[in-house]
Amino acid sequence: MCGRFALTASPEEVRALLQYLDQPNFPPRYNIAPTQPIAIVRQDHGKRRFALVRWGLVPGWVKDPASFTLLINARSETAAEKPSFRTAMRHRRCLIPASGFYEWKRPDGGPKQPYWIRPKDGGLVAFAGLWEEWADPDGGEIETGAILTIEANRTVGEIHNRMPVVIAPEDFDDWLDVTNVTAKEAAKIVKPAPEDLFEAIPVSTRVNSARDDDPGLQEPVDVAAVETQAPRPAPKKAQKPAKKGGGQLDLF
DNA sequence: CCAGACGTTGTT
DNA sequence: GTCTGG
DNA sequence: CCAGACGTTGTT
DNA sequence: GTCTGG
Repeated sequence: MCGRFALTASPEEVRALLQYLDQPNFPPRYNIAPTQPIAIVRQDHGKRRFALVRWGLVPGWVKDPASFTLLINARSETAAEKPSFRTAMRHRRCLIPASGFYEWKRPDGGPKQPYWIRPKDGGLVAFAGLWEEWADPDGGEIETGAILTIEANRTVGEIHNRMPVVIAPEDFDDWLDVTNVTAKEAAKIVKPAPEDLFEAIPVSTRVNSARDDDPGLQEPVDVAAVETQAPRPAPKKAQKPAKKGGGQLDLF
């Protein structure tokens, strides 16, 4: 799935791909984490516009966002029917520019290994996204968003079973056209990414910390040693203390 | 009728 | 274990 | 997604 | 808001 990504392309490169009216400036970001602002592109009055929203979609009907699960992803297979997503699937689709994303591989018994997954040609892509507007009782408004996911293709499947939905440039217009294109029609645009689009590069576990944000996070590390190692012995299951007998506190 | 859920991932 | 913060 | 907290009173 | 469960 996609719980961390990057947007390191220049504002000019992003605008060249997505063709919005605005000319925003923004810094490269190597480690975008949930709850942080993400760049989205949506169609407004027939024009493409750039915006920043909080990553973690909050449906409009939520009363207390604090006690609502953070929806950073939406399964593309079911989003059109889910109460949390279906209105957005019809009326609030967007594109989310990305230079790539991170996935963590979890070998049996081994340590989690992060991978930086980016287009082989070094360009950027547009993820399929949904956005929402949430009105707080004090009259404030918060815009939020989520990334659609799909079963991983063969390449990414080596690392993880889900991946973000990538929208091809020829489909940008239809994906964004919420006036004329229904959720059902939009769903047809969602496809697995071509096998040769991405490459996966093992990177430092520094990326684990959302506070780290620098180019070094995308530098290859040598993970061969780790991968060829025999899996560690499975951690011993701690003996379950017999809770039932006696009920005495066993302090010594 | 009202109350309560509404989600994804991964892991077991 | 579970929740919050980034 | 992962990391880090998870608590109170009073004092500086 | 809308659907499901009781």
